[in-house]
Order: sequence, then structure tokens, then C-alpha cells
Amino acid sequence: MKRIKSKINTQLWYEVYAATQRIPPGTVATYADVARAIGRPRAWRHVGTVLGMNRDPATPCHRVIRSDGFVGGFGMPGSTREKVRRLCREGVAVTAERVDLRRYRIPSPRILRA
DNA sequence: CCACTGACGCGAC
DNA sequence: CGTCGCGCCAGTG
Repeated sequence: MKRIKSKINTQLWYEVYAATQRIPPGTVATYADVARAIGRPRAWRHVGTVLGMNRDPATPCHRVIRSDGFVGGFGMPGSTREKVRRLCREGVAVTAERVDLRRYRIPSPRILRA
């Protein structure tokens, strides 16, 4: 993981990215999952904000979705479309911009932790 | 320093 | 069940 614009280099920012990159291909995690993983269970809102500022194509931020199953947004060109596309390409079935969490959610939140 | 705001969550209705 | 609205944290202006 590498910071692009340099501005966003806070501790939390780093933690969020690190956790995101631990999400195995073909699976997804919710924003809340990531928040819990980094020890800020109440900061899920900010998790989204941080990922939204991300412009690094290498970061698998498309694997982080909403807890209600909707894929949510995407801050890069292509928006949600591209996010869905990436997920499908990894084998995650996406229907009407929704994912079956029971099936694709990470088995255990602990895999996101260092 | 104060106020706003965002790739969200979840209890109420 | 589906929708609505308030709440949340931390960074940015």
C-alpha cells in the first residue's frame, strides 16, 4: 500500500488500508467489519470516508461493501459499475448491485487484524 | 477553533 | 417486510 496524494497519512488511514488489503480475493467485508478490525467499532462512517479518498487502483477497496449487502459507492472512475465489475471478476456474484453476505462475507473478522 | 460532511448502520415506524 | 431519519468518527475547510 502506498499513499498517493500524501495528505491522507493518518494512523487510522493506514490501519484501514492494511485491513482492506487483508481481505481475501473472492470475499468481501463490510465497512463495520473493517472498523471493528482496527479497533474503532464506531468509526465505520470514517472508514467509508477514507476509502472514498483513495485513488490507488492497487488497493482492493472494492471488497469493502455495506452491511446490508449493497456494494455501496466507489470513488474511482466507473463508480459503482466498476466496483461491481471487479467483484464479479473475482467470483463474487453481484445481483442488482447487491451481494449475498452469508456466502461471500469473510469467514472471520480476525483475518483483517494484524 | 467551529462546523460541515462523507464509498455508513440500524433502530423506528 | 420496505422506508425514513437520526447517529457516528475523524478529517477537512
